[in-house]
Amino acid sequence: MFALIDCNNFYASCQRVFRPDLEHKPIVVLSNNDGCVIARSNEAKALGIPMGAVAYQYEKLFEEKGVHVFSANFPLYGDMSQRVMSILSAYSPEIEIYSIDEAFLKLSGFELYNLQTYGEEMQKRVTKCTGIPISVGIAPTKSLSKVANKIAKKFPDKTKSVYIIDSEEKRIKALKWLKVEDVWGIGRQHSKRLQNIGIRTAYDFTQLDDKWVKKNLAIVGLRLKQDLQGIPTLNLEEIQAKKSIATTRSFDQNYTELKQLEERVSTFAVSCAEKLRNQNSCCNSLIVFIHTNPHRNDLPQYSRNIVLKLPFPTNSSIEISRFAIEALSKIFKEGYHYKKAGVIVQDFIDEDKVQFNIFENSDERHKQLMKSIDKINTAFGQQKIRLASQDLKRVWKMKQERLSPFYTTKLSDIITIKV
DNA sequence: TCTGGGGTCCTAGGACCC
DNA sequence: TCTGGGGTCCTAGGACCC
Repeated sequence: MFALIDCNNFYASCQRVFRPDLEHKPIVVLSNNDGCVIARSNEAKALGIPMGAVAYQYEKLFEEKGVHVFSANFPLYGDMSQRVMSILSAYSPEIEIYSIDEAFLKLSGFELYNLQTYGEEMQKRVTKCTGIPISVGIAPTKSLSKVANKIAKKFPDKTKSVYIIDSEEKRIKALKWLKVEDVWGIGRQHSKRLQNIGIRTAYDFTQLDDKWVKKNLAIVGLRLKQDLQGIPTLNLEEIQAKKSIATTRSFDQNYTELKQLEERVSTFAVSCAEKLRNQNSCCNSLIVFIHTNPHRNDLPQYSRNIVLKLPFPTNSSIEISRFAIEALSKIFKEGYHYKKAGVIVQDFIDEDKVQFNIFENSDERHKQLMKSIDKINTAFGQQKIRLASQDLKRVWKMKQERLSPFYTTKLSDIITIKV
Protein backbone atom coordinates (compact mmCIF):
# COMPACT_ATOMS: atom_id res chain seq x y z
CA MET A 1 0.00 0.00 0.00
CA PHE A 2 0.97 3.63 -0.51
CA ALA A 3 0.12 6.52 1.74
CA LEU A 4 -0.04 10.07 0.50
CA ILE A 5 0.27 12.69 3.20
CA ASP A 6 -0.67 16.21 2.22
CA CYS A 7 -0.55 19.28 4.44
CA ASN A 8 -3.82 21.21 4.44
CA ASN A 9 -3.55 24.73 2.96
CA PHE A 10 0.14 24.50 3.76
CA TYR A 11 1.38 28.09 3.50
CA ALA A 12 -1.69 29.46 5.22
CA SER A 13 -1.33 26.85 7.96
CA CYS A 14 2.34 27.78 8.47
CA GLN A 15 1.33 31.37 9.11
CA ARG A 16 -1.39 30.27 11.50
CA VAL A 17 0.94 28.14 13.62
CA PHE A 18 2.54 31.32 14.95
CA ARG A 19 -0.68 33.30 15.00
CA PRO A 20 -3.14 31.12 16.89
CA ASP A 21 -5.47 34.11 17.06
CA LEU A 22 -6.15 33.47 13.36
CA GLU A 23 -7.78 30.10 14.00
CA HIS A 24 -11.08 29.94 12.04
CA LYS A 25 -10.27 33.22 10.29
CA PRO A 26 -9.68 33.65 6.56
CA ILE A 27 -6.01 33.78 5.54
CA VAL A 28 -4.40 34.18 2.13
CA VAL A 29 -0.75 34.05 1.16
CA LEU A 30 0.48 36.04 -1.84
CA SER A 31 3.12 35.19 -4.43
CA ASN A 32 6.36 37.10 -4.83
CA ASN A 33 5.82 40.81 -5.36
CA ASP A 34 2.48 40.37 -3.62
CA GLY A 35 1.08 39.54 -7.05
CA CYS A 36 -1.55 36.88 -6.67
CA VAL A 37 -3.03 34.46 -4.17
CA ILE A 38 -1.11 31.19 -3.92
CA ALA A 39 -2.61 29.74 -0.73
CA ARG A 40 -5.92 30.07 1.09
CA SER A 41 -7.29 28.83 4.37
CA ASN A 42 -10.64 27.02 4.21
CA GLU A 43 -12.38 30.20 5.39
CA ALA A 44 -10.80 32.15 2.52
CA LYS A 45 -11.87 29.49 0.04
CA ALA A 46 -15.41 29.76 1.41
CA LEU A 47 -15.38 33.49 0.62
CA GLY A 48 -14.95 32.56 -3.03
CA ILE A 49 -11.36 33.73 -3.41
CA PRO A 50 -9.96 31.62 -6.25
CA MET A 51 -6.46 30.22 -6.51
CA GLY A 52 -4.33 32.69 -8.42
CA ALA A 53 -6.62 35.63 -7.69
CA VAL A 54 -4.88 38.88 -8.58
CA ALA A 55 -4.26 40.58 -5.25
CA TYR A 56 -5.07 44.17 -6.11
CA GLN A 57 -8.41 43.15 -7.61
CA TYR A 58 -9.41 41.55 -4.32
CA GLU A 59 -8.09 44.26 -2.03
CA LYS A 60 -11.61 45.51 -1.29
CA LEU A 61 -12.94 42.06 -0.49
CA PHE A 62 -9.95 41.35 1.76
CA GLU A 63 -10.75 44.46 3.74
CA GLU A 64 -14.49 43.96 3.92
CA LYS A 65 -14.28 40.35 5.02
CA GLY A 66 -11.33 40.77 7.36
CA VAL A 67 -9.07 38.48 5.37
CA HIS A 68 -5.57 38.26 6.82
CA VAL A 69 -3.09 38.72 4.00
CA PHE A 70 0.53 37.56 4.08
CA SER A 71 3.42 38.04 1.68
CA ALA A 72 5.08 34.72 0.88
CA ASN A 73 7.70 33.71 3.46
CA PHE A 74 9.44 30.79 1.81
CA PRO A 75 12.18 30.30 4.40
CA LEU A 76 9.42 29.73 6.97
CA TYR A 77 7.54 27.26 4.75
CA GLY A 78 10.69 25.37 3.86
CA ASP A 79 11.64 25.00 7.49
CA MET A 80 8.16 23.88 8.55
CA SER A 81 8.15 21.40 5.68
CA GLN A 82 11.37 19.81 6.94
CA ARG A 83 9.83 19.36 10.36
CA VAL A 84 6.76 17.66 8.94
CA MET A 85 8.82 15.40 6.67
CA SER A 86 11.16 14.38 9.44
CA ILE A 87 8.21 13.21 11.54
CA LEU A 88 6.63 11.39 8.62
CA SER A 89 9.84 9.57 7.78
CA ALA A 90 9.54 7.71 11.08
CA TYR A 91 6.41 5.97 9.77
CA SER A 92 8.05 4.06 6.93
CA PRO A 93 11.59 3.36 5.75
CA GLU A 94 10.51 4.26 2.25
CA ILE A 95 9.51 7.86 1.71
CA GLU A 96 9.34 10.10 -1.32
CA ILE A 97 9.12 13.80 -0.57
CA TYR A 98 7.00 14.80 -3.50
CA SER A 99 6.72 18.53 -2.91
CA ILE A 100 7.05 21.08 -0.15
CA ASP A 101 3.80 19.88 1.42
CA GLU A 102 3.36 16.29 0.23
CA ALA A 103 5.03 12.95 0.76
CA PHE A 104 4.36 9.37 -0.32
CA LEU A 105 5.13 6.54 2.07
CA LYS A 106 5.39 2.98 0.85
CA LEU A 107 3.78 0.68 3.36
CA SER A 108 5.16 -2.73 2.48
CA GLY A 109 5.08 -5.32 5.22
CA PHE A 110 2.32 -3.54 7.09
CA GLU A 111 -0.24 -6.32 6.53
CA LEU A 112 -0.76 -6.82 10.25
CA TYR A 113 -1.25 -3.14 10.93
CA ASN A 114 -4.56 -1.40 11.18
CA LEU A 115 -3.81 1.28 8.62
CA GLN A 116 -6.69 3.49 9.69
CA THR A 117 -5.24 3.71 13.20
CA TYR A 118 -1.74 4.10 11.79
CA GLY A 119 -2.84 7.01 9.61
CA GLU A 120 -4.64 8.67 12.49
CA GLU A 121 -1.49 8.36 14.59
CA MET A 122 0.53 10.14 11.90
CA GLN A 123 -2.09 12.80 11.62
CA LYS A 124 -2.19 13.47 15.36
CA ARG A 125 1.56 13.42 15.77
CA VAL A 126 2.31 15.84 12.94
CA THR A 127 -0.36 18.24 14.14
CA LYS A 128 0.81 18.03 17.73
CA CYS A 129 4.52 18.48 16.96
CA THR A 130 4.33 21.12 14.23
CA GLY A 131 0.85 22.63 14.37
CA ILE A 132 0.30 21.75 10.71
CA PRO A 133 -2.91 19.85 9.90
CA ILE A 134 -2.53 17.03 7.39
CA SER A 135 -4.70 14.58 5.46
CA VAL A 136 -3.77 10.98 4.77
CA GLY A 137 -4.85 8.84 1.83
CA ILE A 138 -3.94 5.15 1.67
CA ALA A 139 -4.42 2.83 -1.31
CA PRO A 140 -2.75 0.07 -3.34
CA THR A 141 -1.25 2.50 -5.88
CA LYS A 142 0.15 6.00 -5.86
CA SER A 143 -2.55 7.62 -7.93
CA LEU A 144 -5.27 5.92 -5.88
CA SER A 145 -3.65 7.21 -2.69
CA LYS A 146 -3.99 10.66 -4.22
CA VAL A 147 -7.68 10.00 -4.72
CA ALA A 148 -8.04 8.69 -1.15
CA ASN A 149 -6.31 11.81 0.11
CA LYS A 150 -8.82 14.02 -1.68
CA ILE A 151 -11.64 12.18 0.06
CA ALA A 152 -9.95 12.53 3.46
CA LYS A 153 -9.53 16.23 2.86
CA LYS A 154 -13.07 16.74 1.64
CA PHE A 155 -14.70 14.88 4.54
CA PRO A 156 -12.42 15.47 7.53
CA ASP A 157 -15.08 14.75 10.15
CA LYS A 158 -16.38 11.54 8.66
CA THR A 159 -12.92 10.18 7.86
CA LYS A 160 -10.91 11.69 10.74
CA SER A 161 -8.72 13.00 7.88
CA VAL A 162 -7.61 9.48 6.95
CA TYR A 163 -9.17 7.52 4.10
CA ILE A 164 -8.23 4.08 2.85
CA ILE A 165 -9.13 2.48 -0.45
CA ASP A 166 -8.70 -1.21 0.26
CA SER A 167 -11.44 -2.91 -1.71
CA GLU A 168 -12.73 -2.99 -5.26
CA GLU A 169 -16.05 -1.43 -4.17
CA LYS A 170 -14.28 1.47 -2.48
CA ARG A 171 -12.02 1.98 -5.49
CA ILE A 172 -14.93 2.19 -7.90
CA LYS A 173 -16.98 4.37 -5.61
CA ALA A 174 -14.07 6.76 -5.17
CA LEU A 175 -13.33 6.96 -8.90
CA LYS A 176 -17.00 7.58 -9.70
CA TRP A 177 -16.99 10.40 -7.17
CA LEU A 178 -13.87 12.12 -8.57
CA LYS A 179 -14.27 14.46 -11.53
CA VAL A 180 -11.87 13.69 -14.34
CA GLU A 181 -10.32 17.16 -14.25
CA ASP A 182 -9.35 16.56 -10.61
CA VAL A 183 -7.34 13.43 -11.37
CA TRP A 184 -3.62 13.73 -10.63
CA GLY A 185 -1.87 13.92 -13.99
CA ILE A 186 -4.84 15.14 -15.99
CA GLY A 187 -4.50 18.84 -16.58
CA ARG A 188 -6.50 21.43 -18.45
CA GLN A 189 -5.76 20.28 -21.99
CA HIS A 190 -6.36 16.61 -21.35
CA SER A 191 -9.54 17.12 -19.36
CA LYS A 192 -10.95 19.30 -22.12
CA ARG A 193 -10.28 16.56 -24.64
CA LEU A 194 -11.74 13.93 -22.33
CA GLN A 195 -14.87 15.94 -21.64
CA ASN A 196 -15.35 16.35 -25.37
CA ILE A 197 -15.83 12.63 -25.72
CA GLY A 198 -18.15 12.46 -22.73
CA ILE A 199 -15.70 11.41 -20.02
CA ARG A 200 -16.87 12.97 -16.77
CA THR A 201 -15.33 11.02 -13.90
CA ALA A 202 -12.10 9.25 -13.08
CA TYR A 203 -14.05 6.01 -13.42
CA ASP A 204 -15.09 6.86 -17.00
CA PHE A 205 -11.43 7.47 -17.74
CA THR A 206 -10.42 4.01 -16.55
CA GLN A 207 -13.02 2.48 -18.90
CA LEU A 208 -11.41 4.01 -21.99
CA ASP A 209 -9.68 1.98 -24.65
CA ASP A 210 -5.91 1.70 -24.09
CA LYS A 211 -5.18 2.64 -27.67
CA TRP A 212 -7.17 5.84 -27.44
CA VAL A 213 -5.45 6.81 -24.20
CA LYS A 214 -1.99 6.10 -25.61
CA LYS A 215 -2.71 8.09 -28.73
CA ASN A 216 -4.20 11.12 -27.01
CA LEU A 217 -2.54 11.23 -23.59
CA ALA A 218 0.67 9.45 -24.53
CA ILE A 219 2.44 6.85 -22.46
CA VAL A 220 2.06 8.93 -19.30
CA GLY A 221 -1.72 8.77 -19.63
CA LEU A 222 -1.69 5.05 -20.15
CA ARG A 223 0.43 4.47 -17.05
CA LEU A 224 -1.94 6.64 -15.07
CA LYS A 225 -4.94 4.67 -16.30
CA GLN A 226 -3.41 1.40 -15.17
CA ASP A 227 -2.40 2.84 -11.83
CA LEU A 228 -5.96 4.03 -11.25
CA GLN A 229 -7.22 0.56 -12.12
CA GLY A 230 -5.31 -0.69 -9.13
CA ILE A 231 -2.32 -2.10 -11.01
CA PRO A 232 0.75 -0.53 -9.37
CA THR A 233 2.52 1.20 -12.25
CA LEU A 234 4.00 4.26 -10.59
CA ASN A 235 6.59 3.64 -7.91
CA LEU A 236 8.37 5.73 -5.33
CA GLU A 237 10.97 7.90 -6.97
CA GLU A 238 14.50 8.28 -5.71
CA ILE A 239 15.70 11.71 -4.77
CA GLN A 240 18.02 12.82 -7.52
CA ALA A 241 20.06 15.85 -8.31
CA LYS A 242 18.16 18.48 -10.22
CA LYS A 243 18.45 18.57 -14.00
CA SER A 244 17.87 22.26 -14.29
CA ILE A 245 17.97 25.15 -11.84
CA ALA A 246 16.28 28.48 -12.34
CA THR A 247 16.12 31.87 -10.70
CA THR A 248 13.56 34.15 -12.28
CA ARG A 249 11.73 37.20 -10.97
CA SER A 250 9.21 39.81 -11.96
CA PHE A 251 10.30 43.33 -11.14
CA ASP A 252 8.43 45.73 -8.92
CA GLN A 253 8.55 48.23 -11.78
CA ASN A 254 9.45 48.30 -15.44
CA TYR A 255 13.11 48.52 -16.43
CA THR A 256 14.20 50.13 -19.66
CA GLU A 257 17.98 50.29 -19.29
CA LEU A 258 20.40 47.52 -20.16
CA LYS A 259 22.39 48.40 -17.03
CA GLN A 260 19.41 47.64 -14.80
CA LEU A 261 18.78 44.29 -16.44
CA GLU A 262 22.45 43.40 -16.24
CA GLU A 263 22.35 43.85 -12.51
CA ARG A 264 19.29 41.61 -12.16
CA VAL A 265 20.61 38.93 -14.50
CA SER A 266 23.94 38.92 -12.68
CA THR A 267 22.18 38.41 -9.36
CA PHE A 268 20.02 35.60 -10.77
CA ALA A 269 23.13 33.96 -12.23
CA VAL A 270 24.89 34.11 -8.86
CA SER A 271 21.84 32.54 -7.24
CA CYS A 272 21.86 29.71 -9.80
CA ALA A 273 25.59 29.17 -9.23
CA GLU A 274 25.03 28.91 -5.48
CA LYS A 275 22.32 26.31 -5.97
CA LEU A 276 24.60 24.43 -8.38
CA ARG A 277 27.44 24.30 -5.85
CA ASN A 278 24.97 23.12 -3.27
CA GLN A 279 24.34 19.97 -5.25
CA ASN A 280 27.98 19.68 -6.37
CA SER A 281 27.22 20.13 -10.06
CA CYS A 282 28.64 22.23 -12.85
CA CYS A 283 26.52 23.41 -15.77
CA ASN A 284 27.33 23.22 -19.45
CA SER A 285 24.75 25.65 -20.73
CA LEU A 286 22.51 28.43 -19.56
CA ILE A 287 19.40 30.24 -20.70
CA VAL A 288 18.66 33.91 -20.17
CA PHE A 289 15.24 35.34 -20.89
CA ILE A 290 13.66 38.77 -20.64
CA HIS A 291 10.18 39.96 -21.39
CA THR A 292 7.87 42.92 -21.10
CA ASN A 293 4.63 42.87 -19.12
CA PRO A 294 2.17 40.76 -21.16
CA HIS A 295 -0.78 42.30 -19.29
CA ARG A 296 -0.08 45.79 -20.58
CA ASN A 297 -1.86 46.34 -23.89
CA ASP A 298 -0.69 49.93 -24.07
CA LEU A 299 3.00 49.05 -24.35
CA PRO A 300 4.88 47.31 -27.17
CA GLN A 301 5.65 43.68 -26.31
CA TYR A 302 8.97 41.90 -26.57
CA SER A 303 10.00 38.51 -25.30
CA ARG A 304 13.12 36.50 -26.01
CA ASN A 305 15.34 33.83 -24.62
CA ILE A 306 18.74 32.59 -25.59
CA VAL A 307 20.60 29.36 -24.93
CA LEU A 308 24.30 29.77 -24.39
CA LYS A 309 26.59 26.74 -24.59
CA LEU A 310 29.49 27.31 -22.23
CA PRO A 311 33.06 26.67 -23.39
CA PHE A 312 33.62 24.61 -20.23
CA PRO A 313 31.51 23.33 -17.33
CA THR A 314 31.48 25.62 -14.33
CA ASN A 315 29.70 26.53 -11.11
CA SER A 316 31.67 29.68 -10.43
CA SER A 317 29.41 32.67 -9.73
CA ILE A 318 31.88 34.90 -11.52
CA GLU A 319 31.91 32.86 -14.72
CA ILE A 320 28.21 32.11 -14.82
CA SER A 321 27.42 35.76 -14.19
CA ARG A 322 29.79 36.82 -16.96
CA PHE A 323 28.24 34.39 -19.46
CA ALA A 324 24.73 35.38 -18.45
CA ILE A 325 25.45 39.06 -19.02
CA GLU A 326 27.02 38.21 -22.37
CA ALA A 327 23.87 36.28 -23.30
CA LEU A 328 21.68 39.15 -22.18
CA SER A 329 23.51 41.58 -24.45
CA LYS A 330 22.52 39.42 -27.42
CA ILE A 331 18.79 39.60 -26.74
CA PHE A 332 18.37 43.04 -25.17
CA LYS A 333 16.59 45.56 -27.34
CA GLU A 334 16.36 49.24 -26.64
CA GLY A 335 12.95 50.88 -26.23
CA TYR A 336 10.97 48.33 -24.23
CA HIS A 337 9.66 48.26 -20.69
CA TYR A 338 10.95 45.03 -19.19
CA LYS A 339 9.02 43.40 -16.38
CA LYS A 340 10.66 40.06 -15.88
CA ALA A 341 13.95 38.24 -16.42
CA GLY A 342 15.45 34.92 -15.49
CA VAL A 343 18.47 32.68 -15.65
CA ILE A 344 18.23 28.90 -16.03
CA VAL A 345 21.24 26.60 -15.88
CA GLN A 346 21.19 23.07 -17.28
CA ASP A 347 23.25 20.20 -18.75
CA PHE A 348 24.86 19.30 -15.46
CA ILE A 349 27.90 17.24 -14.72
CA ASP A 350 29.24 16.25 -11.31
CA GLU A 351 31.74 18.74 -10.00
CA ASP A 352 34.38 16.04 -9.55
CA LYS A 353 33.87 14.49 -13.00
CA VAL A 354 34.61 17.58 -15.04
CA GLN A 355 37.05 16.85 -17.85
CA PHE A 356 39.74 19.34 -18.68
CA ASN A 357 39.80 20.96 -22.04
CA ILE A 358 43.01 21.66 -23.95
CA PHE A 359 42.13 25.24 -24.72
CA GLU A 360 39.91 26.69 -22.06
CA ASN A 361 38.89 25.74 -18.56
CA SER A 362 37.05 27.12 -15.62
CA ASP A 363 39.42 29.20 -13.52
CA GLU A 364 40.80 26.86 -10.87
CA ARG A 365 41.22 29.69 -8.40
CA HIS A 366 37.48 30.27 -8.33
CA LYS A 367 36.94 26.96 -6.59
CA GLN A 368 38.55 28.08 -3.38
CA LEU A 369 37.10 31.54 -3.72
CA MET A 370 33.55 30.19 -4.05
CA LYS A 371 34.07 27.94 -1.08
CA SER A 372 35.06 30.92 1.02
CA ILE A 373 32.19 33.06 -0.24
CA ASP A 374 29.69 30.31 0.49
CA LYS A 375 31.11 29.89 3.96
CA ILE A 376 30.90 33.58 4.75
CA ASN A 377 27.40 33.94 3.32
CA THR A 378 26.20 30.95 5.31
CA ALA A 379 27.66 32.35 8.50
CA PHE A 380 26.75 36.01 8.11
CA GLY A 381 23.67 36.04 5.93
CA GLN A 382 22.75 35.72 2.27
CA GLN A 383 24.55 37.95 -0.18
CA LYS A 384 26.92 39.45 2.36
CA ILE A 385 29.55 38.96 -0.30
CA ARG A 386 28.46 39.94 -3.76
CA LEU A 387 29.93 40.51 -7.19
CA ALA A 388 30.48 44.09 -8.25
CA SER A 389 28.06 43.46 -11.13
CA GLN A 390 25.30 42.93 -8.58
CA ASP A 391 23.43 45.69 -6.88
CA LEU A 392 25.57 46.83 -3.99
CA LYS A 393 23.21 49.49 -2.74
CA ARG A 394 20.16 47.23 -2.67
CA VAL A 395 18.09 49.49 -4.86
CA TRP A 396 16.08 46.55 -6.04
CA LYS A 397 13.41 45.27 -3.73
CA MET A 398 10.60 42.85 -4.07
CA LYS A 399 7.21 44.09 -3.02
CA GLN A 400 6.58 42.33 0.28
CA GLU A 401 4.37 44.58 2.26
CA ARG A 402 2.88 41.99 4.54
CA LEU A 403 5.77 39.74 5.36
CA SER A 404 5.49 37.85 8.64
CA PRO A 405 8.50 37.34 10.91
CA PHE A 406 10.88 34.48 10.09
CA TYR A 407 9.76 32.66 13.20
CA THR A 408 11.96 29.59 12.85
CA THR A 409 14.90 30.69 10.70
CA LYS A 410 15.98 34.04 12.12
CA LEU A 411 17.18 34.39 15.66
CA SER A 412 15.79 37.87 16.16
CA ASP A 413 12.33 36.76 15.00
CA ILE A 414 11.82 33.93 17.44
CA ILE A 415 8.63 34.43 19.41
CA THR A 416 8.66 35.37 23.06
CA ILE A 417 6.25 33.60 25.35
CA LYS A 418 4.93 35.56 28.28
CA VAL A 419 4.22 33.41 31.30
C1' DT B 1 -0.12 51.07 -11.06
C1' DC B 2 -0.56 46.35 -9.60
C1' DT B 3 -1.00 39.76 -12.66
C1' DG B 4 4.48 34.02 -9.16
C1' DG B 5 8.23 30.68 -9.34
C1' DG B 6 10.41 26.26 -10.02
C1' DG B 7 10.44 21.89 -11.70
C1' DT B 8 9.67 17.05 -14.66
C1' DC B 9 8.78 14.00 -18.59
C1' DC B 10 7.48 12.85 -23.40
C1' DT B 11 7.22 13.36 -28.43
C1' DA B 12 7.96 14.66 -33.15
C1' DG B 13 10.97 16.14 -36.34
C1' DG B 14 15.41 17.39 -38.07
C1' DA B 15 20.30 16.52 -38.53
C1' DC B 16 23.50 13.39 -38.74
C1' DC B 17 25.91 8.66 -39.06
C1' DC B 18 27.10 4.20 -41.67
C1' DT C 1 9.30 5.31 -64.45
C1' DC C 2 12.60 3.93 -61.27
C1' DT C 3 16.13 7.05 -55.95
C1' DG C 4 17.53 2.12 -49.22
C1' DG C 5 17.50 0.94 -44.59
C1' DG C 6 18.54 1.39 -39.96
C1' DG C 7 20.05 3.88 -36.45
C1' DT C 8 21.31 7.90 -32.71
C1' DC C 9 21.25 12.41 -30.82
C1' DC C 10 19.44 16.87 -30.10
C1' DT C 11 15.93 20.35 -29.61
C1' DA C 12 11.66 22.80 -29.24
C1' DG C 13 7.34 22.58 -27.74
C1' DG C 14 3.69 20.77 -25.12
C1' DA C 15 1.81 18.52 -21.37
C1' DC C 16 1.86 18.00 -16.45
C1' DC C 17 2.93 18.89 -11.19
C1' DC C 18 3.30 21.79 -6.71
